[in-house]
Amino acid sequence: MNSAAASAKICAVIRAIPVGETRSYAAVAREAGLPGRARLVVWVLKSSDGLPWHRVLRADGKIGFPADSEAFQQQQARLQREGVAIQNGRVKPGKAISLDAHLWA
DNA sequence: AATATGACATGCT
DNA sequence: AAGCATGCCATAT
Repeated sequence: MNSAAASAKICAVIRAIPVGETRSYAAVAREAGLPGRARLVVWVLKSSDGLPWHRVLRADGKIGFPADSEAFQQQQARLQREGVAIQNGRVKPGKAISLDAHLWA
């Protein structure tokens, strides 16, 4: 799988994340059919724009940016605005990546 | 071509 | 729970 197609897939998956939901980088990669390419997801988020990048968090529910970063606060604000409860830079435990958990249940 | 870097993940200590 | 080590993949130097 070349990176171009992978990027397109990942892009699509990210765009498909419903409002109020969050996904881990690995979950996105997996949904795109690219298991283990979490870092590629990161690359896509950085390079491509117009995506709901704020809905993508780390596997532990924490935001990927440093806590003092502006992007961090942006993301946090956006998520809260969309109905996602963030505490201390991370979504509430057990609610993180909800759809993913539901998917594997 | 080789090494370093990054919005990561997982396992072990 | 927190930190360290290893695996991963694409880019930049």
